[in-house]
Amino acid sequence: KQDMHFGPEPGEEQRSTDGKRVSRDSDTRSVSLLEQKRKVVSSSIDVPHARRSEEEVDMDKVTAAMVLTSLSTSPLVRSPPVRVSEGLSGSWKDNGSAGPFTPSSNSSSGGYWSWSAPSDQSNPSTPSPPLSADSFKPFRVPSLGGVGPGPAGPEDPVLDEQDGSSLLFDEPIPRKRKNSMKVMFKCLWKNCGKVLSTAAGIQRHIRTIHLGRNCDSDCSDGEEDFYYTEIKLNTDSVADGLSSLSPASPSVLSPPPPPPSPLPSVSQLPDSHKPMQSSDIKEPHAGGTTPLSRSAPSALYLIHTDHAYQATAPVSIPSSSSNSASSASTSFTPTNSSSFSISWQSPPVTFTGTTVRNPGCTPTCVVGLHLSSSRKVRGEGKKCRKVYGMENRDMWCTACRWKKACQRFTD
DNA sequence: TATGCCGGGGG
DNA sequence: CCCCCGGCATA
Repeated sequence: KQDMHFGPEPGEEQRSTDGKRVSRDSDTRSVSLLEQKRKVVSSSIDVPHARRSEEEVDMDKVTAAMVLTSLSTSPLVRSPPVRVSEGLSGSWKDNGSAGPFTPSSNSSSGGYWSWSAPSDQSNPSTPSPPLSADSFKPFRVPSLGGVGPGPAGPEDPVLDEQDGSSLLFDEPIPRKRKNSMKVMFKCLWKNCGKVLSTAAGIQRHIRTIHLGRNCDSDCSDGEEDFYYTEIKLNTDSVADGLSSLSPASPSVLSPPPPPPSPLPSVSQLPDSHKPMQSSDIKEPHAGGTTPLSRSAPSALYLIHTDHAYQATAPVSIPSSSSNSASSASTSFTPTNSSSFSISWQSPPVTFTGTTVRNPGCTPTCVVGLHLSSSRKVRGEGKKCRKVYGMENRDMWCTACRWKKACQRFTD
């Protein structure tokens, strides 16, 4: 490609650029040298590429909506449905008696839920077994494997997620993608999950709705700041988030054959039906049922939920969902399921699944640690190579030239 | 297949 | 340290 230059060709300006100062040493290889030299050049060059920051500023509402949707849920991401509810609504505390692990409050803050970059892909059904007291030893039993049908079927052991480790891994990866990243602001007010795309917006929301101040924008004493948080997410992830939500999916199935009746669940006592034995962790095993679960419908489901959520803060969820949720949490008594509201709505949008991934670990051990992904998952945005192309290799940032992580277009 | 980049190697 | 590349993981 770029080899020609010098020859008889009169024209061939292109290379002239190099010529600019580097030299006249005629020989071919000079090219290579050139490359190295012109780090200078690179600096000047990249300018045009101003950060893509701006573009994100305005997004059309549609997207925004999408985002919202996912967001509202996101906080929950990390935690099993159960405690989430607690976090948001705080409502069901009283029932707590039943639940062994009520204490989980901490996570509730919602601060966590760090989502990690790699669009998880790993599929929502994270590995971790239900932390419930009655550990799952029973399941995994072959008997169930094949069985799909029974009431048990829908159970999804899946979602849970170990809480203990929850905050272990935050951003193992230094640089994150930033490509289609969108920053949103989420109201942290109890029972309110409002998410807006602008800080001003959220502040106003808080000021007026929660703090009850009518003065508009100006007289902010800054108090609002404490009630909202900034969250980032990239639109892409949202998309896949929807498509592959985990917890939701099981629920999808459940409605039809709801073993535990939807609403009436209250009457039902835990004892009535055995603890969900079915919890077969993730599908890898024979697990007949689950595989189906994840599929398009889930997305719809999610959205639906979300709307409900948005409509009013404390919406109660269609029990069906709650079922699944409760089941997931195992020890959790089905009874109260009805009681807690919104909370769980959404599944982990993105957060590294870890699970399968680490080599050393067997599925079981997965629970505890989230190793950062093996490698780095690969940055999302375009890097020097893509941007400038091979032919302009000299324009790449040094890191790219050395085949190291790009420094110019970090993500 | 193309791309991103880690790990390692040579100077 | 600078410069590269083999090779893997991923898209």
